[in-house]
This record gives sequence, C-alpha cells and structure tokens, in this order.
Amino acid sequence: MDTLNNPARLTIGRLSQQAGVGIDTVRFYERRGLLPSPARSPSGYRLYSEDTIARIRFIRRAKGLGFTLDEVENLLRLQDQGGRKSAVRELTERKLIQINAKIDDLQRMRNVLQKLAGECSGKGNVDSCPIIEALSNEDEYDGT
Amino acid sequence: MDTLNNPARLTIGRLSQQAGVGIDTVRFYERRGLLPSPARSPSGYRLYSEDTIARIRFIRRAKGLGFTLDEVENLLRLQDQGGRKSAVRELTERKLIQINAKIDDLQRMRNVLQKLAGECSGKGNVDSCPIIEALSNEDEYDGT
DNA sequence: CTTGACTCTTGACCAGACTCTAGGGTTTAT
DNA sequence: ATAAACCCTAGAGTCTGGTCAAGAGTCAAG
Repeated sequence: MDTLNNPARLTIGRLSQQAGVGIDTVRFYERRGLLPSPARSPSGYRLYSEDTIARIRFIRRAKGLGFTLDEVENLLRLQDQGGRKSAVRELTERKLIQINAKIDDLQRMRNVLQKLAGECSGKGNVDSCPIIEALSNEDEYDGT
Repeated sequence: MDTLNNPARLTIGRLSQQAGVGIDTVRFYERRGLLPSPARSPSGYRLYSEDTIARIRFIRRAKGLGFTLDEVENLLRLQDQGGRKSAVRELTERKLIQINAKIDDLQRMRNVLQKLAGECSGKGNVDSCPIIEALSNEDEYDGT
C-alpha cells in the first residue's frame, strides 16, 4: 500500500476526520478486513498513508450504492488483486436485481397503503376504518 | 377476547401452524405485548381461541405493509380500544412517506448502478473498470 | 510538570425481529 | 408402558454495521 511517496503519517483521528467516518469505524473496518493492518508508531499508534482515505471513501461510496460490507470486501479484493472486470460487473448486476426487487416490494406496499389512506375519512372512531379492516380480513393484496 | 363462542382450545403448536408463523414467534409476540397472555391448561400449556389466529394475521399483514412491530402495537391498541380513525390514518401516512423516501433512495442507487454496469465491458481485468473507478474517485453522484 | 487531548485493547451494547438452547414436564399413540 | 411429539421457562444467540465504555498509556501545549 506504500508504493511510492505515501508515507504513513496520519494518526487514526486525522484519518477518520479526513475520511468522514468515526474513529471506531476505522478500527471496525480493520477488524472486518476491509482495511489492512496499518503501520505502527513506536508507541503502538496506528499510522496511515493518504491511500487509506481513498480506501475508506471507496467503502462508503459502495455502501451508498447498496453494497453490504461483505460485498465491498469482494470489490476491494478484486481491486487489490486485479480481478476480472466480469466479476465486478456480476456483483453490480446482482445488486441491481436485489435493488429492483426491493423497489417492487416497496411499490406494492405503497400502492396498498395509498389506496387504504384514500379510503379512510379520518373522522370518527376506528370501527369501520378501512385500514384496520383491510388488516383484519385477508383480501385482495397479500402482505407476505 | 372471548366474547361469545370463542373457546380457548388451540395449543400453541396448532395456533402457530394455522397462523403461519413459528411457535417461538407466538411466544415472542406475547412477550412483546402484541398478543395478550393466553389462558392456560391445568398443566400450564397456553390455550388460544380462534381470535388469536386473526390477530397474528393482522400483525403479519401490517408487517407486510412495512409497519414495524412498535407501529403494529399502536395499530392493535387503536383497534382494541377503539381509537380515532385519524390516528390510524396518520400512522399510514407517515409510513407512506417513509416508503417513498426509501423508494427514492433505491432508485438513485439503481440509476447509478445501471449507468455503471452499462459502461463496463465485462472483459479483461479490473484496471480501468468504470465501476471500480467510479467508486475510487468522488464524482458526479454522491454515495451518502 | 501537569493538564488535556489523543490513542491503545478488550469486550459489551444498540436496533429489529426473531430463533435457538438447555433442561425440564406433559400428552398421545402404539 | 414407553417412546415420540408436544409444551414449559429463562436466557442466549443471530445478523448488520457500527458505537460506546473501562482502564491504561502517550503526546503536545503552557
């Protein structure tokens, strides 16, 4: 990780600040295997090079796109070890499928709730509330 | 819960089978306060009336629509104690807002991933893979 | 030199919704 | 009568992604 001019001079506090995550998160990512064991100062302090900022940002961006840390680990391994592009693409496409499935799920929920909210006057008490009734009697939609 | 002819004759195994959940889930719902403490046989076995099947299905349908167990608890309380319709509607509308936010989030992710997947040939090794590069360099999109 | 800010390790804790284990007692079928 | 299948309790474990606490060592400023 220290190829050319990347001296390890950042303490964990500075690193985490620059990467935009908490100190504990950095140590957690290290334990998780997402970050390599860093160099240490004589007194045992972790010392990082600037590379690590980029690596943490990579992790955060991947997470922002819906990848789990396990999946991020795979992506990082592919990057570190020069894997095949097709592997990256496959991960991406699997994630797309999952995301689409979730969107479909949520849209189904939204449709039901919207319909029910539209049917409910919001006045009076709860007997004959169409929402409560829909939940009480198995009907049209199926809430898995 | 035993208003008219609803004798408590179901053991927890039968109940859970008919309701389509695991035995442990029934006990968990009881601890959680979603199900009232059931009658007991002389030897301490829980005994349920058919009502409870409906109640568990209510819970499952509400969960299927995205309500958390805390929210389901509220809905059940409104049902049990004859709350106002407006309270039910408010819960529903708050849930709708949450669901829409989640959908937006996922759509944003999908758009980015789709674009990236489209740019990636899938051939060769990972250097110059547009997906890896997008994750490496902060760009256009912002992965929270 | 002392104070305060920083870092270290190990290990516990959070939410949410279950799921399982251990070590019993009970009921039912053969 | 005895085995299989059921039920009981209390409490721990699961998953994900962190976050916090305790107790101790280290470093920079005044």
